[in-house]
Amino acid sequence: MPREIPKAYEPQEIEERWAKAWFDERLFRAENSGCGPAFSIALPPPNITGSIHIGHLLEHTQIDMLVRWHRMKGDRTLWLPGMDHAGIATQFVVERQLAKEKIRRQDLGREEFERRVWQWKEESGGVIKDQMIRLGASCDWTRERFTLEPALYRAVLEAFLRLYREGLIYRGRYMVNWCPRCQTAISDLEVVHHERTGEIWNIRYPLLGAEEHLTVATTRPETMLGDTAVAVHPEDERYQHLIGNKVLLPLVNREIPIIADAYVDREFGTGVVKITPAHDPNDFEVGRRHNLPEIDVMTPDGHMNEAAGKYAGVERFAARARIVADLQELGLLESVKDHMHAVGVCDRCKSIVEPRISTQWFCKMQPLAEPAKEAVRNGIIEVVPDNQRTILLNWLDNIRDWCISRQLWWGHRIPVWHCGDCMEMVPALDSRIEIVEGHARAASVPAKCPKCGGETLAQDSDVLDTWFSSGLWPFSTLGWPDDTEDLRAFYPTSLLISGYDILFFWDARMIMMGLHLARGAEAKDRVPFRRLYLHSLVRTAEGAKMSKTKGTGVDPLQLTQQYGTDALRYMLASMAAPGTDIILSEDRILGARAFANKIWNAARFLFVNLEKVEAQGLTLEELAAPEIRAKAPYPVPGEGALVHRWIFSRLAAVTARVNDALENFRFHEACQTIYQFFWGDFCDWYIEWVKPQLAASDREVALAAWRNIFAALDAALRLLHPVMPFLTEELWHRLPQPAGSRSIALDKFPEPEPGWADAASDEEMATLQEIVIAARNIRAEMKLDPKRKVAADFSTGNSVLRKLVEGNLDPLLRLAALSQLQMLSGHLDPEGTAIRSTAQFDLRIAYGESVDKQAEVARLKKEIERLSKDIESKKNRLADQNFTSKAPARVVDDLRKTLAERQLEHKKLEDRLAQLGK
RNA sequence: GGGCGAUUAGCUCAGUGGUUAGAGCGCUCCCCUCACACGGGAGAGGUCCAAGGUUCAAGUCCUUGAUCGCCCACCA
Repeated sequence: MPREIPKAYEPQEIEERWAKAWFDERLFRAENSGCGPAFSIALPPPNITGSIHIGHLLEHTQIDMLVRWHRMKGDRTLWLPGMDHAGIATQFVVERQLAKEKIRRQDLGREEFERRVWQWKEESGGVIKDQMIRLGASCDWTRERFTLEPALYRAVLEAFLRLYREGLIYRGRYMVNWCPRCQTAISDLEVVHHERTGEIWNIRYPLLGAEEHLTVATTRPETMLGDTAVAVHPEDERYQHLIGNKVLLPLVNREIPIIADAYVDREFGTGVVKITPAHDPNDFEVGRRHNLPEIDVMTPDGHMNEAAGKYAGVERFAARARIVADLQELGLLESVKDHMHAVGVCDRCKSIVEPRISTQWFCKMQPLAEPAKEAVRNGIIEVVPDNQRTILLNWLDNIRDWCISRQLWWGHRIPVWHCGDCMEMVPALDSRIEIVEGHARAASVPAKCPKCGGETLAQDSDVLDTWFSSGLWPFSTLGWPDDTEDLRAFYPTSLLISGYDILFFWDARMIMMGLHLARGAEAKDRVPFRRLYLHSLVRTAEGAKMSKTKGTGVDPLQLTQQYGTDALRYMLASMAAPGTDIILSEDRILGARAFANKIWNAARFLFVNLEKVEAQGLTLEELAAPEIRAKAPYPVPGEGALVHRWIFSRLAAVTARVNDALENFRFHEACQTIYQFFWGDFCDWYIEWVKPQLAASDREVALAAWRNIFAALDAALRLLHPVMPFLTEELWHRLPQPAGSRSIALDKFPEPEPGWADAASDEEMATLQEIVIAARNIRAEMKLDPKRKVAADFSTGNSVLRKLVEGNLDPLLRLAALSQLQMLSGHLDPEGTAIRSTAQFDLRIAYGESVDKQAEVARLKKEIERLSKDIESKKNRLADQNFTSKAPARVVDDLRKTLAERQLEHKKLEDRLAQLGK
């Protein structure tokens, strides 16, 4: 047992050592068989491109707290980790790398490029895993998964093929969000809208066969080259007569019809809208309704194409400027105005998204959303905080089909083949996979076209949206579609903890996919998780999300180096009140570090002093062996028993409260409760109170006191372990533990023992604490020399209280730095003294003549005024018939009792003021 | 345009209708007392954003408004 204990807690070496040991020993491996309840949770898989940021740490701290708590409560606990292949993000990283060598992915070809990405993944992907290990995440790394590994590709195939056969996945030519930078379609969710001040141009479209013109407004003049109509409202009297006529599209000189459609808002602008079916989602709908041609005027990379005539090859925004200039020259530009509107940008690369018609794969959402809504509405999935439930239901209500295809090379390739002869689509025959070069691909490839018998089948070149495979995560990681032990043991998972920023991206889709695809007769067996907790986001002082690219990110590993992981974890957890975002504060981290140090030093105190009693023949084993600790509290002979009953009573209350807090995701409350117990109750009062007992020459006293304090420390460490795993692990190992026990993480979480709660001890200690504080207050206010002990007088009419004080005289004198406490009864003369009173007692300390009375008089006056006001309001309330008749009797009684006490205190103060004034 | 959240001590935040609204940090005063100065002790500091309402009772529930923030949204 190492007894050389550093004075300050030094987390670095300790944390690294335990992190490595936990991982190497596979300490958190979950058992999928056995008895007892299971608790399972899937890690929201971080991107392989990512490195850990403070948001991850917040998320992982909260998950880890609950996971460790459940494990310690004896549940068969699984925290399943893994990584997401992150299609676009990863492809980018590798493309950027290739760009340094002046290579484009097209130069390499698809297969070689994929090979390069895998290579990158092996070399630099997943640093987050090492970081998570270092930060103490108690995952079962033996079950680690990756969304692009063979087993999960098989799950993707199975899911896709089932949805395809059911008609829930379809392919078609529709308007999608196109990112010209990423050169792929993206889903609605991946478009972020930014309010910007742009311009709105009013452009004249000459009427065919007349000298008049119609004026249309647009924020995107470059798209006019693709106009195939202008539209007015069918009931707009101004334009009724023109419906069916034509205008001449400027610059292009194409004749396009004037159509009527109710989509047009008569109030906006001139009430005439240009219709560009290939470049605007609304216009697309209008175009389909009216069978208008769809003229795409742009290339996939955001330049104008041949259809744009003389503008072909010009970048889209350069083309805008030129078109505006040309219109001006032609006298067709009526006006330009500033205009606030929302611009959609690509979530990934921030390029302005181009609405574009293209052939893509879609997932029909409505049929999937209905059961999801049911499950959420009926509480089969409990959503916390509750307001997120409403947000989720709202989104499901307005759900639109999901574009699931991406024009990328890194991802799950769509398992459908196209017949080169008749263009028939032929899906893979089943979800079997084969491994080629270590990676999976569909094994059951159709050999020929079932329709025309053609044999030139080519696989669809698109891959699936990353979120498609993430949506299967809770069950694909457990072995689905096979009926595995893990699935039976751990599905549905108990809980999902995710940030609310991916509620739609991920959580909602998992719910829909789980309900539709997982095995089970009832919805409650198919949901991916039973509870969903949406955690806060860490924000900068300005409220923005932490972002590395904006330089507002904070590196958790650096903070860890600086303050220790436990401190960081504690800080985050203590700020994680549900429903409110977190703004990092240096102060809070420092406070957390101080707390870690405090815990360290409390333990250090015990071990340092232990050496002294060991000299007297007591051993650590007989003071702190597990079977000894189990029988605490031990009765201390003589008068020192109270504080021991009290600390265990506190422990019982604190344990119950921590359990309740963790059950309800109230991490901050759990932290605060433990903090106050450890620092306030255990260190400030308990340790200070029992110091003499620990050093007592009476062997029985010392033995009982030591046994109790070790038992209390051990319980406190176990309480603390979920939030501060490293520190508690280190200290736990310095106490004797059962042979073969490996970690505090596998020890039991404290349970409130029925014998521990002791209301009488709580009250008695509270009173004694009041007396000590009263004495200290006098000493400080009267500026008595802190080193000099002074005599004091104590007066009470309460014989029970008197006995209590007499029975605990030693600690009272010591903690209040008194030389003696004389017991009196009745009124105390305040002359030359300071007195503190409660309704129960008066405490008097004489002070030297040097101190003036002014301060004391002022203090009394202030106190009297405060009490007067309070008494007044209480009297009024008690005089109110309404109150006394309607309020619960308990409330009224309590108020009466308090009022009586206040009046007594008030009277004492008044008397004293009167005498001082003499 | 819809929705959500916030507004409480100098700062960062708790507060689950019921005594005198709490914590950490900061501040003031005192103390390097043999676990800890990342410490100990004692204090000061708040018309709980505003106005109405419900209730015996409101920081807490309701309505309206203000300010800040976030999310969603296909009005040119």
